[in-house]
Amino acid sequence: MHNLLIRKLEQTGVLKDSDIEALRCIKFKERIVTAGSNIYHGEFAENLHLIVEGMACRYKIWADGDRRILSLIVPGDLCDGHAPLPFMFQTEVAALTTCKVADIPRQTMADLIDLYPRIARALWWITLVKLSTTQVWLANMGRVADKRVAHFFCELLVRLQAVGLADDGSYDFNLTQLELGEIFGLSNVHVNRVLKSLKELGLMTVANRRVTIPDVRRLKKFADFDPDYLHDAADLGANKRALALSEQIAKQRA
Amino acid sequence: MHNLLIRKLEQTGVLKDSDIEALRCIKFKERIVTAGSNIYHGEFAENLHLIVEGMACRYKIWADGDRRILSLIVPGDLCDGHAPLPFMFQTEVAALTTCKVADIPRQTMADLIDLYPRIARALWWITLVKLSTTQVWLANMGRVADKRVAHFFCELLVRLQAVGLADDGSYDFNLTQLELGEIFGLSNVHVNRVLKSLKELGLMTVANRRVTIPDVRRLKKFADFDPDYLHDAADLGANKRALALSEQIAKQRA
DNA sequence: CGCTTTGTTGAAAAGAGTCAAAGATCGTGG
DNA sequence: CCACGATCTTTGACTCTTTTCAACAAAGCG
Repeated sequence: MHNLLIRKLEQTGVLKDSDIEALRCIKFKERIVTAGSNIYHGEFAENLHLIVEGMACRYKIWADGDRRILSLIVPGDLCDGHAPLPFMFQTEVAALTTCKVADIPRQTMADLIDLYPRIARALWWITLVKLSTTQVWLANMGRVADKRVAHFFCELLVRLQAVGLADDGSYDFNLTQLELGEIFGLSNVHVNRVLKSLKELGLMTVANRRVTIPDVRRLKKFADFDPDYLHDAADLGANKRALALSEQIAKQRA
Repeated sequence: MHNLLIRKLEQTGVLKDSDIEALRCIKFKERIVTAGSNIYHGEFAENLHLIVEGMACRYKIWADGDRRILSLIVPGDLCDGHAPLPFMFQTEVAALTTCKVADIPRQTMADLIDLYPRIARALWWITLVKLSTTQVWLANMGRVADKRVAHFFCELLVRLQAVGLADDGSYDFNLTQLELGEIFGLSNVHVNRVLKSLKELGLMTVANRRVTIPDVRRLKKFADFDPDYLHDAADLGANKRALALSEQIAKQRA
């Protein structure tokens, strides 16, 4: 599982072999977090947290008790890639299903980014991907409910495919409609009706804890989904091309 | 104007004198961007962009033509602090009002962050603040319209106060109700009705291009607004420096 | 001053929430 | 392995929110 962290950072396209060698020396443990409980409490935790199995989320609870889910964290994702900095979010991270979590010593990573600037840059990059994704979630919130829901399931398909947890058009999915409502800002009843409507349109079904998308291209078109904002494994080539381009520009300047 | 960039980075609290000295050597120009036009096009722009005057936004347009505003950029803010990295957002930045923009040479900054890791860290920090803010905007989207609107105007009050562009409970505000609708995901008509309702409740008024909040504490309570997520100059007495900065801006305007 | 943009209001229609009840599914203990 | 209770899903009826369309008023601008 060691490789999950390296894989995550390597995907950014900014690391070189020496960085990866350094990362390979990190020792960390895994533990199980039961569904519904927080993965860490407070800030300046002892560790960074990487999801190995299961699904987690970042969320915020308003004073009136409303919970809003702000991002989904799937296997291979860091919950808190920013942790080497003393930055405090006012949002929390909880397991939505039972999770296997890798605890990566924070101080070790803090030391590493001092010695290996490219590792810091990779973590910064991961922060940028989260920002990019959060922006699209925000943009998605202003849309009609059926497109909003469809867009979410498109994103999840691509992200799970990137870590081998989805096939061409389906994946396991264990969240309740209440939790989906916290993601979309809809009531669970309305989530149910939207899902029914998407099913009737032949776009997708959620049944038996599994999402099935008969015609992915059609759903993506319906949702106006373009995966570029994920900067995902599939995009690794694009990241590298971008990096090459920027280096080229740098040379021309020099 | 030079100081605006330094102040922005200094607020993160991660810089030391040598970093600031290095930043002081950057030369850059200012230009005017008319309301409605993009501040930069495409990626790998020649420059980073810092708003000196006016108000800008990051936005996304869906295929059906719907525009969603994802963040507001006010004087002292960087449009693209990530620019030293070859990271591409799928969102754009436009001036909402006429803006004075400082163009900071990208390559210069890219070179600087290689030599001064703390400057890179400051920019990463700024990215984290944007992520934190975007998360709260996302959380805010799931709420009833009146609280959503109230929360936005609380945030703007605090951010403008930090750069001396708001007094205790009021500030200039030039956006149309249509643009507010693009921020909140509401129709302009409903924005109008929500503002009317907030006025009738005695919570706030928007009139004559100015927002007035008679009892800030009451509005903040109504909106469940807690400014921590803005990481606004909390430490290091940065508020005072920002105030000094704003006085400087005011003088240069006069 | 007239023209364009922005703000305001009303009425009808669509979207989404709430409440309540019945089915389905899951997990657990017997 | 089954029965039971708890949780989750589905559906209907009703209410409230928000959109759309349309018209008119007000404000900004040349």
